[in-house]
Amino acid sequence: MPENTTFGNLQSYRNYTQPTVKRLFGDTSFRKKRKSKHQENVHKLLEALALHGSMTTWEIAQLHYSDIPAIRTREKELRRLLVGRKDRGKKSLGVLDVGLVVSEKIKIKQNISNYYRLSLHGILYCLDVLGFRKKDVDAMAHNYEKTLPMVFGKWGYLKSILDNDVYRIQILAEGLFLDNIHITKISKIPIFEIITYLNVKYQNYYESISEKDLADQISYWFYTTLLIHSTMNRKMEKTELEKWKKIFANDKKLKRWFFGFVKETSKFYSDRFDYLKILEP
DNA sequence: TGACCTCGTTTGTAGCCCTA
DNA sequence: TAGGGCTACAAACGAGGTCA
Repeated sequence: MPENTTFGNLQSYRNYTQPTVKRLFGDTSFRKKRKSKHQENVHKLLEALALHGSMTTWEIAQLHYSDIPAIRTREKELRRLLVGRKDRGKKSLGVLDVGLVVSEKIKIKQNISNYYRLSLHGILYCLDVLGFRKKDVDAMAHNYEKTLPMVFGKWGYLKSILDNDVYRIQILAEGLFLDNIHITKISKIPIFEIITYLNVKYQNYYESISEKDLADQISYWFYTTLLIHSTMNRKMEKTELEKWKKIFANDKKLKRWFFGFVKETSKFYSDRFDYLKILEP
């Protein structure tokens, strides 16, 4: 488990983390438009963690340098990007401080090393901003399948059914449909209701949420928003829905997990309306 | 052969100075 | 003023040398 790192639910990411990190580290990849050298360095660090998974600062430095003095210099730069810096009484935030990266102490032989990896907020930021190609998203999904088990843990399976539509997660990572679900077309599929309940279910975890709960929230959001596509294109509706149904038909565990949430959502609304019925004079 | 010492490596913390 | 370059320092550990 990550230590000394707290991050909030999806609303917290949308309302606080996302605008904060975009202000600090940029809202487009440094390859498209570089805001500063600092932005480039942060993006390269996040990219390394996305494409290679959990690593020590020494290992990250070794990705680009082979001689010890260069590795040593690079490693110190990386640590400063991670933990921020205090200078003349002022503290500059590092990517650990804003919750994009988490650290874990792992004992290798006799040595206890700090291993760094992306947090779920970090994964969303990378998908949103770094302009990953499909193969980069695939690599990140492979490295973070334990962090986001219901989506990245089933990446190959999802690709076999959805094909390129799995990469819609990059558009979702912008925060789409999270707080502007009203823009979706009202259809017979209760997408609006499900996403509204998703916000209600995790509303008490704005300040702090466990990684597992956040992974669930993101995953419910992902599978629900897959339905939006089918409501937007009448011609494609049937095909899109068939694909969506197939995902759950072939994976019993996934079906139990997602439709358990759907039942919970349904109960939430029916309980509330039952209460209203009691009040009827 | 075992105890002890030295040195290098890896990881980590902190601060000063310079520059864009 | 934020960020980059550089340095000093420390802890833990392994490898190798020295000595009784």
